[in-house]
Amino acid sequence: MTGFDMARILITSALPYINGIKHLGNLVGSQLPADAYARFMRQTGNEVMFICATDEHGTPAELAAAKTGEAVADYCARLHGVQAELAKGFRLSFDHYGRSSSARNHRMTQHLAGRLAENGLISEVSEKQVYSHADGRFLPDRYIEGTCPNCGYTRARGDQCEECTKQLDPTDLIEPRSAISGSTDLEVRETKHLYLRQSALKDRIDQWIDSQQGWPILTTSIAKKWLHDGDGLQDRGITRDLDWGVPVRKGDQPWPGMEGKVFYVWFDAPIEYISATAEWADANGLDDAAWERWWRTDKGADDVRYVQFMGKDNVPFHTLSFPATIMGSGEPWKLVDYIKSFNYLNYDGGQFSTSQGRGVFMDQALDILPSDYWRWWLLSHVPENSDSEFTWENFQASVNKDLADVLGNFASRVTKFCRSKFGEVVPEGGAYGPAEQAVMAEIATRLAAYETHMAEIEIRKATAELRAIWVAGNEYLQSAAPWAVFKEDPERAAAIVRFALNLIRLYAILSRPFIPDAADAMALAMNVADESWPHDLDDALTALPGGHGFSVPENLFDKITDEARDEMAARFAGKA
RNA sequence: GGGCCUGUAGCUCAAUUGGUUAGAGCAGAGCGCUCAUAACGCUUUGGUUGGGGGUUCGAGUCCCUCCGGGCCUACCA
Repeated sequence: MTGFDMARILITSALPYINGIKHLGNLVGSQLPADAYARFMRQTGNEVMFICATDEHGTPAELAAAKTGEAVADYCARLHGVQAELAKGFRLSFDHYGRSSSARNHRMTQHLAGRLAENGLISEVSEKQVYSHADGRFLPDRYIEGTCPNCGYTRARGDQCEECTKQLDPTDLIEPRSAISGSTDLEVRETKHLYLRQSALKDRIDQWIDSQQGWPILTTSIAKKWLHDGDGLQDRGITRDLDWGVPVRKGDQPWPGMEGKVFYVWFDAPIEYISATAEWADANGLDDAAWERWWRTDKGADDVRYVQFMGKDNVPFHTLSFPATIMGSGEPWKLVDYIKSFNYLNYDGGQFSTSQGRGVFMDQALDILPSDYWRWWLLSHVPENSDSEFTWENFQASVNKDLADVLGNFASRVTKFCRSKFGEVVPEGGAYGPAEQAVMAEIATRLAAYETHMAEIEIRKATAELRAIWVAGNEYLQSAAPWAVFKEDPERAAAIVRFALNLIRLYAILSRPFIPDAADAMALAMNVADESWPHDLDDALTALPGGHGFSVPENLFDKITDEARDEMAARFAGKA
């Protein structure tokens, strides 16, 4: 994959959950690298469909809505709006940002469940669940609290005691109570649920995973673990006794015995990838064929390359459950071709914490600094191989050095020198010589590496290569020294400056996947509309001809001072 | 308890899958330049690759063991 094959690429990012604003760890774990990849693929001439959506169902959404006093549907609509705005703020270039609560997803989820049932892949299981009379609802295990029978901890949860880490069953708890209302008026009730018979598809999924080439070890090792651990891949419940969700139906027919139940959030969320693409078609006044050519291999999707991005916590659903749903439907849906998974980003020696207000959240980040600053640091430190860590010192150093000094100052020194000697017009005269050829040779090598890394989704390596391409400009300028040459040979100085101005234009194009706003600023300053990918550097670096007008841009990036850094570190340290 | 990932320069990371003398960036030191956001360039200090043992002509890379960090998970390999 060089990126020049004019492929069709379907890209999905794991769906952010609806209950609140996501922190930088969530952002860098899927949406941001997916965006850089999508932007690169578009720029290099591929047809891209980049899909994301909010994941809106489940108990946490209901509880969050109850807390604000809103109806859950209203709450989700509002938070979807908030998250969509933040996505825009970070310049996430989704073709569509959908909602798992959409009518499209209701129908698609019910349809696929119906198909699975027809193929004998759904079983009905009776199980006992705790019902709270005061809350008027069944309680998920983790929303039941009580005293741990092992260690006596009085705030143990029904799924696990956080004190002694012992796994628990809700019925093990002594004096159980609802974590929502505190009520002890609980009752164990028999309730019937649907299970997806993943075990029946185990061998097929296993072979499918085995047949994949070059997936991150994080992806395959998690998948293999779940496939082969203990008794192998287990069946999983796909329904819940809740009000908020996709009502259980068998296609467009009622499902006897399942009245009043909804599908479980992990079942309908990945299906939203498909539904959101349909939502995209609807929103653009297109027919079903427009989205089906991305998803149905019998309707044009056979040449699509489908790439998913997600944090490691999402890997089991994407390697096992969702493929089981797709395969089990017996319909020709597009299966994922490559699963890029990420480790976690920690915050200054610990984890990001919503409850403790520890770490930086997306809205706060944009209040402090422009999105490019965050994008650059996060993408150049994306946790590809192991968990990585955000520190303010590191953030400050990267932003100041890479963005302000290496790139920003390059644009500044070139444009200001030209303005003072030749005016705000690309100077004419002189010719490129060996010095320019040498830089072009170096950039050509690095550009090829950059393209390879992007095609292979090695984001960190790509950022390092891009930075080296910026550095090459400063090296060139230093050795060509137009400020000295100008005194003896203005013609030669003109050629040097013309070449350097063309480098700024080149940087605008190459930097766009990572820092789109700065790319805009550079392109605007260089007064160019054509941003076609530089397949030929000789052409790309003569694109700005002598006589072409430009303007000196404002400083592309301001530096982060030590004082500002310390202030931010204190502000986001969280409650003691 | 089990499984997986991870430990490389003060810091953040590489190392073409077992092949010369382990490389970059930042930080540090020295020099140069003066167009530029006190920016840029060049040179340079710095590593017993967590410890120990083993396989091999050859180990950062494979095996065993111990120590540390992380993730997943439950009595099952």
